[in-house]
Amino acid sequence: MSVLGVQEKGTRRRPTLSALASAVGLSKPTVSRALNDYPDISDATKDRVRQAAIELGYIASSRARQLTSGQAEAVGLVTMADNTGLRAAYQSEFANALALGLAQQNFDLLMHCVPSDANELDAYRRIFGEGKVDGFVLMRTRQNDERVEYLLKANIPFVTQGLTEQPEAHAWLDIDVVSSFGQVVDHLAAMGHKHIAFLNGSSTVYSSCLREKGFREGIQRNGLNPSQAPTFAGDFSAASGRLAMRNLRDQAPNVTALVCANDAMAMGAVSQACETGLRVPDDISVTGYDGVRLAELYNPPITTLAHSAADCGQAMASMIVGLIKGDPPSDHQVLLPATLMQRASSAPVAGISA
Amino acid sequence: MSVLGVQEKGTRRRPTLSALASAVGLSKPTVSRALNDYPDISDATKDRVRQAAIELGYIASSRARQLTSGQAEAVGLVTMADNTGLRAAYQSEFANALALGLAQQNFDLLMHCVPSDANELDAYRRIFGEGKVDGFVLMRTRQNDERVEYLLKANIPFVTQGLTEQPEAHAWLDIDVVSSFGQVVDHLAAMGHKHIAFLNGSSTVYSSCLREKGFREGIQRNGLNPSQAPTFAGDFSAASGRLAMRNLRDQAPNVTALVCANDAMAMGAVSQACETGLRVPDDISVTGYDGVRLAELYNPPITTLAHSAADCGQAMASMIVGLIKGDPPSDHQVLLPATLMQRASSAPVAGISA
DNA sequence: GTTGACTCCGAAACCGATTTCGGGAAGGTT
DNA sequence: AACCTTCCCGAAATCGGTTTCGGAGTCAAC
Repeated sequence: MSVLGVQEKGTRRRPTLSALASAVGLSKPTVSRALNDYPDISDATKDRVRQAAIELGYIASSRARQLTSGQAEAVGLVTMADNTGLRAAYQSEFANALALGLAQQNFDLLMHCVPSDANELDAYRRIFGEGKVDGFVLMRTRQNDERVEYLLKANIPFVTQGLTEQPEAHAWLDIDVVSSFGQVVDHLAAMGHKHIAFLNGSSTVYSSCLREKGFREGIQRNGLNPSQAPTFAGDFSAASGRLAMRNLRDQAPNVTALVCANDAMAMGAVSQACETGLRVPDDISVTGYDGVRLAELYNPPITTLAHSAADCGQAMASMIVGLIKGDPPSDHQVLLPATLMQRASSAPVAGISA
Repeated sequence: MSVLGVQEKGTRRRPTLSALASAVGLSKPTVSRALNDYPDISDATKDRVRQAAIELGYIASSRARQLTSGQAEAVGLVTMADNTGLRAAYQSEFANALALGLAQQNFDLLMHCVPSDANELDAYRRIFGEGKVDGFVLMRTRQNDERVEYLLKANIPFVTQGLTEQPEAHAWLDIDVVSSFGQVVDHLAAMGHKHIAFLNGSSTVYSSCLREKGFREGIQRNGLNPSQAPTFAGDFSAASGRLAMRNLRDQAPNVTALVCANDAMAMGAVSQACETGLRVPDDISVTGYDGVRLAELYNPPITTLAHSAADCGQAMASMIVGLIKGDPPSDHQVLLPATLMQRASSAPVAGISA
């Protein structure tokens, strides 16, 4: 019941292929092939069809195409509902870059959010089963990641952001955590720090052991005393950073620098220090990891290791598309370096001039 | 060429409806109706079909269903590639909540990212034209928003986050900015501040004038002298917060409190103040707006007005789905309150005890 | 025994594209 | 004139579901 050109919602049917075909006086298959630039269609016809398509505002239905092609031309990203704070910032930059990279290859990004720990695997199963995506991108891989196991078993293409325990079996992209944390120790040692503590993240996250490894290597390489380099356990939250800073003062008062496994903990540690009258970096240097933009805004700005979420997302976009098109996973295993962003939260130990 | 059960990628065809039909010895339509719980199928048959579906692991292809139904069961979110920092944090919390709310109604969230200012409208046109989504969610509405104009003209369902100049014409959800900024002034005035400055965001963002309105109303309501309440212009970035703080010292040195239009500028202002030896809140109070989690982590934690991105996303999910199902836009126009989060960045003026 | 109502299910068309296959027309060969 | 190519294009099948329509039963009623 449109009245005078007023269309009701959804009524606005875009022209279909048949409509376009009859408009130019050709058959459906011919028009389809003309638009897809098949060689067995004359150039004159192609031009005519393309022209008409533009005039009529014809846009092919992706649903119909996908039905015959069997490809969804989409990639899934399943997130957890409890993603907030810094983690969210990283995820967003990453998702944006991923979406951008996918768009450049005519793929879509399907975001799906599951409530806290509600059956995650079901989501993967259903989304792929319904044919909505051709593959997945996994953020924050865990130890013994059941998602990885499932996707491998089901033979569904996927790329993880972060290594797992079976790195040869699937595609992944990771930051070189080991060398990164070594770098931080180098940086601090060069500024005269002898007593450096390490605040690690959750041990359930696979990369935690790699961070510690890098830290230990740095301590060794710089000839520092490992027994003077205590490790504290955190959980990646700012709160655990605060807690660690308190414990640090009690248990290892001579420490002059704290290496944190991520930026959130570094922020927590810094604010705790300031509240208790400790000056950063004058009394203690603190470093982070992740390179979240906010580390730069912090007060004081935090020395950190940056890896660009944007580069990461872009790279993973082409990786997953490659996999979907049939590349073997071994073609898509990438280790990226992180770069040290030296800022005001780290400085030479008191009494030493840089 | 599968060898010994090893399936190549994509070869793993899930059972189709016909397969399920022949497995139970019924026809395709019957099975379809049984699964969709039509009344003209006997209960015995329904049970039999459902059982078989589970055993075979049958999952209906959404593409095929959507082809006949004409609905995409998806909502689009188009973002800009330059979304970083705090903006990204908010976007991510929001997108997550949106995806969660949509999932609960069996809708998907399609994320699309366009490179900086590349033709945004084209993206909307194409995505909807291809039938990939049934509607859109718009973040950060602008003044004279061309997206709004286009979507209205094309009669495509959409919800904006933030008011526009034609609020009666479409669905929107916004935070009550006017009363929010009034609240902040109340808060500061109650602590004895007489000279309060305002740092506004970009004037291209529609809500900027509303923020100023709220601020002015607060100044009036509390009997303060408007000429002692200067407004500075920023652009929502932390850098512009720093700049404003510098100008403030020069141009209005007797100001004891700065109300910022968002958290990022508040952070910039605070860090600038600290670097120049000014103490927050002892020498000057600073407040933000948005309630980004990071404001809480900041050093010092920043007093701000919080509106939950999660609630916002959830609400908008049901709004857009309602629109798609045919509700009139006037049914979905929601103004949410923000709540003042009082933190360490604001305190009574020096010499006054709260 | 025929009619009618009611229950349950199947044949066929359909959504909007792509792909397979084959055929008509034009032009060149003997 | 008959035959073979080559160049374009169309008929029909297909993807995997949903929907329309009608038909085969069963059973009660007249």
